[in-house]
Amino acid sequence: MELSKNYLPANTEDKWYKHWLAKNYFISTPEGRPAYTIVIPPPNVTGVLHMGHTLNETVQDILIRKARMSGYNTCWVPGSDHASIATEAKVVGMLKERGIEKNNLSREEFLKYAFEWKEKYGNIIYSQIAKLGCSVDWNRTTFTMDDHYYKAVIKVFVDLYNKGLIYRGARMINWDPAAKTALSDEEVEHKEVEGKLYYIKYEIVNINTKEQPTTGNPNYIVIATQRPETIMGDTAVCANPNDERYWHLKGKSVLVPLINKAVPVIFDDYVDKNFGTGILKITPAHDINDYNIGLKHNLSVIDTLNEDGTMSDAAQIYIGEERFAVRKKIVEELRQKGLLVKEEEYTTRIGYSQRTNVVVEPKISTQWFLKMKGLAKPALEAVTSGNVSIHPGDKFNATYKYWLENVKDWCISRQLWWGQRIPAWYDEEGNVFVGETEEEAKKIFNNQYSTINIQLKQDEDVLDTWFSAWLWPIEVFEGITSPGNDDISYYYPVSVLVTGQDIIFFWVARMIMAGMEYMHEKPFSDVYFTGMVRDKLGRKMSKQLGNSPDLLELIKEYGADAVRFGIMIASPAGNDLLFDEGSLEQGKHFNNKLWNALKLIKMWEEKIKLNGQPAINGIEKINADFATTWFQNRLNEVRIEVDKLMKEFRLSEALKTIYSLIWDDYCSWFLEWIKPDYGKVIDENIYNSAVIFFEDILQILHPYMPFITEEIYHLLKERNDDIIVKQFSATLLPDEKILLLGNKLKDIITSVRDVKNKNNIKPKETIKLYIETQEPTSYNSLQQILSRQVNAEFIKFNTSPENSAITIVVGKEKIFINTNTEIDGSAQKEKLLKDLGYLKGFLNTVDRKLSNDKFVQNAKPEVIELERKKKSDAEEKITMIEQSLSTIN
RNA sequence: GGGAGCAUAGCUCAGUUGGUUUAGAGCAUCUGCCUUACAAGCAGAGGGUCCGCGGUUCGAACCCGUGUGCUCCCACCA
Repeated sequence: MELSKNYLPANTEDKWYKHWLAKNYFISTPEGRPAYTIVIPPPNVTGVLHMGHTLNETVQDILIRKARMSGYNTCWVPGSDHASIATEAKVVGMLKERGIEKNNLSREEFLKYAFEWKEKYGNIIYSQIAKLGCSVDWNRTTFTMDDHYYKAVIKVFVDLYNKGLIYRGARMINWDPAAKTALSDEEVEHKEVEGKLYYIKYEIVNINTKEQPTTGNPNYIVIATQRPETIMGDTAVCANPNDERYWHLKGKSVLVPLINKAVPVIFDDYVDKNFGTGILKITPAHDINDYNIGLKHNLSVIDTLNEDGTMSDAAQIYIGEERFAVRKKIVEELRQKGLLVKEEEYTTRIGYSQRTNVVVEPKISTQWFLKMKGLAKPALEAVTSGNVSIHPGDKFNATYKYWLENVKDWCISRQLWWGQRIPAWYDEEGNVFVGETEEEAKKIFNNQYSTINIQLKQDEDVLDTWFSAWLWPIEVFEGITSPGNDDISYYYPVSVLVTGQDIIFFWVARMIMAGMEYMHEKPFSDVYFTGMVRDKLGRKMSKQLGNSPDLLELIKEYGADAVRFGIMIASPAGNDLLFDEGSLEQGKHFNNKLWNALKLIKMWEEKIKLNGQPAINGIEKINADFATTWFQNRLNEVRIEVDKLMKEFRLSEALKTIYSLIWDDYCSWFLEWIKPDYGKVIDENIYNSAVIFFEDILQILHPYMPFITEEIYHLLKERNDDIIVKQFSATLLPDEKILLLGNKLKDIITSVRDVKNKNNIKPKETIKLYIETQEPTSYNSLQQILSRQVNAEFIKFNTSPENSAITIVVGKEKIFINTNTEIDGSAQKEKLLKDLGYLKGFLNTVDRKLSNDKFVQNAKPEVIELERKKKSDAEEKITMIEQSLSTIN
């Protein structure tokens, strides 16, 4: 078999993904084994997967594959989210490009376009998930507007309504003038911006001109505002009742500039005497505080904005013009009329719509709300009790707790078409009837009014996307629409939720609420928050910066395994990930390393076959027992380590450990130790263990790099099984003595090579080794490997070298190296002096401790013992080095 | 304004109840090698005031206090 020079992922990846699908490895049905279940955070059907998704899906696939290989019945449910506001905005934009206005379409026509969009982008997303190698159960693919899912959302709405938790009413909500819909508080992102505070004159009316000179008060007041375009909505001005400066205005009115409307001066404790001018304009329609003061003082509400953020008829001036353009014009007009006293720079926080990125308007609007207090309580307990554990908990437990303790009612209605339509029907008088269907609503109406055949009109609005997403871990198994079915009983609660920390409130907290409310059980046991993916300069990824790479392009260039490797190796648990293509490059190199190891093994195999069996002359019989024993133990050690790390969700560290096992321990040490001389044939037993170890390391690596591991697993041997389902055997404890011996061997090899390197002795050039040791027998199993690795003619123990030799000290072993070339002792001397300096300093710190009476009295006996050993070891080494130095001129 | 987290090598990070830690890894850097698996490589090496200050302790990267600097979340002061 001819293997290509380098590993070529393109052909391999599709081949194995198809194979896995054909073998139904991803498909799960309830059975006897324990389940390990993950529900994918459904990506929005708005576009393609970005790097954040890539990280998330990779993490989930690693966990799923590891569980699949560890005896679990694994089920990973894929799907997508209809993302009502985001998708509707995209579809509206797409239609506009085609010259179609949403307003000119019927609801049904629009939905047809939206479903076409969903079909297109949903499939792109699914194909990307497959390309990445994700082992999801495609039979379970769920979309949040699938028929059953739609019904589940409606059912839950009706249920919560009947429980009195959902109500409809006029409240101050966040209005998105671009999407022309209400938003929840969570959908508003506050950003700090440089704004201006405008000081505006309001003329006082009913002022007695004679009064003026005596009081010394001017005939106007000055009010500071950031939003001069809202003055037309003013219905009062307000000062603090304790503020003497404004007492003379009790019972008076002032004129709103430009429209000259008289509004009363009122007094309320809310006003801070020390801020601005101490007097505040009250615009109940456009500010939550003003609204509350308005309620208290019975003020009217004048909404001066249209739905799209232009001035309404009620504004009287600049009607139909855009709010921020009007701000400029009003400031200009005020200035010209001498009503603008001053402008001040002012930093403030402005709310932006998370989806459309426009400034959100506080607006009084009739919407549907969900009462949250009662739902929050069990959700909070689930986390504080440890029933659900969040990783990393130190970062997010407090945030979670704070939000739930201070949660406000959730505005769940959206003025959109793309989503689950609110199951509420109205009669001509506006009475509302809530039922899962129109028939049901009519029945309720009939029961109430005993009138038949009345025409009811359904609410035009749809529900917030998150009102469907919060049911995800339940309804993907149809736990709402078909309670108690086999799937939901078997898979719920799912094992772990892997998601971004940015949706802790939007989604995670609400899923826990829904789980507690509808299943009386947590939806998942663990929540693992991944960090945000940023570019290597730490900036957020965005289209504008052009730093958001295309996943398919990356896979094309590096292969899916390398992408997975690159993103995981750079992804410290709980921290943001600084994405750098360099780490993908590293992944590609790693692929190649594995590939080359395979080539070496195959070369050995070929020679064994050519020479036939059993062993004949020319077969290299190396004493490599130690190599196999050592690697077996090292493997055991790593297995335990990796299991522990993965259990703690420290996936990046686990990968680093595996990487080092493969590159350093297997390739650099083990394979070199057993490698026969050029032209010689490897011993078959040794070869066989090399193959078995290769299988073992592939298996450990498989969750991270599924394609190449499957490929090499099959190239290694003809076989019928697949690595994807190869079960991990029980881990064995490593023998510490063997590991220590291995370290000693590696240390000596490295040190001797260093000597050769520093003295310009070519690796091929032979040397003679004399080792002074207290344990010569420990070298029995190491000797042959050692001499081959450093190219020694011979090794003698506890014998003096023939002539002047280079001396090094490794651990407690003193090694003399005889070479054929003339050597310069100065480099060696330098090294020894450096070591000596270190050791003396070290000894000094140990001595200080041991000569401290308090230490000896207070420290634990084993610690003191340890320090004594440190001391004697250091002294021993110092003596050896000093001896060596005395022989160097 | 309230809360959380972080600060260790040029970069990204480990350092698990304070004691083989005068501190480790990967990447980057430097030196020498085109050695028959691998130059996408091999063999080596260098590199740190553990953010500053104070305290607790026989002993601190680790615990406490304080200062500084980042990051994030929440909040209605015009």
